[in-house]
Amino acid sequence: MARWEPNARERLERAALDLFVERGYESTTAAEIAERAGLAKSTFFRHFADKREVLFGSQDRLNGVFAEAITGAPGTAAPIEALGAALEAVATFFGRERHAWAHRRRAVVESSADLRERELLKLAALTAAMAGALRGRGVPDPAASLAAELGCLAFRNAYARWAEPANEREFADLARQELADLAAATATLTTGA
Amino acid sequence: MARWEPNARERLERAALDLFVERGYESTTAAEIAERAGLAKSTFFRHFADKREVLFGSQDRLNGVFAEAITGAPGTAAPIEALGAALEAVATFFGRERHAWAHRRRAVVESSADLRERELLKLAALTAAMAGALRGRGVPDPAASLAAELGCLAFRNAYARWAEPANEREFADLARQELADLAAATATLTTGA
DNA sequence: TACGTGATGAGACTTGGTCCCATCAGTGCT
DNA sequence: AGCACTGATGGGACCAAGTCTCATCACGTA
Repeated sequence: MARWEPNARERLERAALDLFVERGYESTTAAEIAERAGLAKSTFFRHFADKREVLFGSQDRLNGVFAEAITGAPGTAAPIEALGAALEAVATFFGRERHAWAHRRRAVVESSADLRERELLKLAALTAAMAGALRGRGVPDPAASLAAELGCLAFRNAYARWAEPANEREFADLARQELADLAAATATLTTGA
Repeated sequence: MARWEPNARERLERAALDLFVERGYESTTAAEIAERAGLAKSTFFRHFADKREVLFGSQDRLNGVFAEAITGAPGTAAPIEALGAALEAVATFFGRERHAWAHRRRAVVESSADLRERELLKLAALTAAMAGALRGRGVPDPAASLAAELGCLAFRNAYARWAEPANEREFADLARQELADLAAATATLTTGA
């Protein structure tokens, strides 16, 4: 609804990332974030359930996109193909204009055990969403969970590579490759070394 | 080295689980746990990095066992076979005498978002340990990570089924079955539905 | 007996997070 | 204009997690 200075939530997210980069996550106080955003500490916690969440707003939005893309894939598509379609669909989230932001954010997340832990929770939610969508397509359960795990791994790897500062390639490109590599690797799992 | 009343750590773990079952995780204070164990709050945090950790002491000990079993598997064993050996090795942790405890603990973990989040961290550490051990066997990296993910999934599923109150089957048995089911499911991932 | 060591107790302190209540901006209605 | 209503905010009290420091106590040893 946006009154007063609008976009309180976005201002908080920006202030938080800036402060985390400057001073580190642990040495930054929720009150300081709010202050830099021109808000009060109580307002911070009205917008975010806890201090960690301020870095994960976008991650939440991914789940729905993933699930819908999986559900909307052609009925004849194999699980892996549906995952591929979902990775394509989600690539719109990772345009070049967000690359610098993504890299800064990623560096912060890597720097704190609390934040890495929260990221695992988000990825688990993503995996669950993908598994649910696959089951909705009629994929039975050990396969659906396994495929979701594989899709999540492909996403994680592709995102990590995309967010690297020196990276020039597009997300869809990287994701396709990661998924293909993983699919190929499944064949080697039952082969003696 | 255990002076005064010995086994402070174990007393804290027991007191914590009992209180969590009685009053719930969130409504139990670290000071209350310490008090029931006959200790002070500061002593609690000397033994455990935070309130969540008091439930995860045993989980930490698993990683080493898993990694060693993978490393020690016959050199000709395929990744899946090495994982199977590791699941067998770890079965000694899950004797019938720990079944009631495991079930109580599991119910508490499921009841709290904080605890589920911490469990994901522990499982991620387990996955990383398994992947590292597989790489040490010469398994190249997309396959090693994927196999570790698969092994972790098998472990999670097997543990969940083993810890159910009505369960009578042995962990090794359940784990073997989960792993076999997952291995079979890999074949279906590239097949249209 | 005196000393050193390691585990503990006690309590101050910071911060994350909750809650309540007053306040203020904008909307719509009269 | 004047009014009530709604929703976002500010402020501050409050609780619990977690850190830190210092004194203390039990035990082994010289």
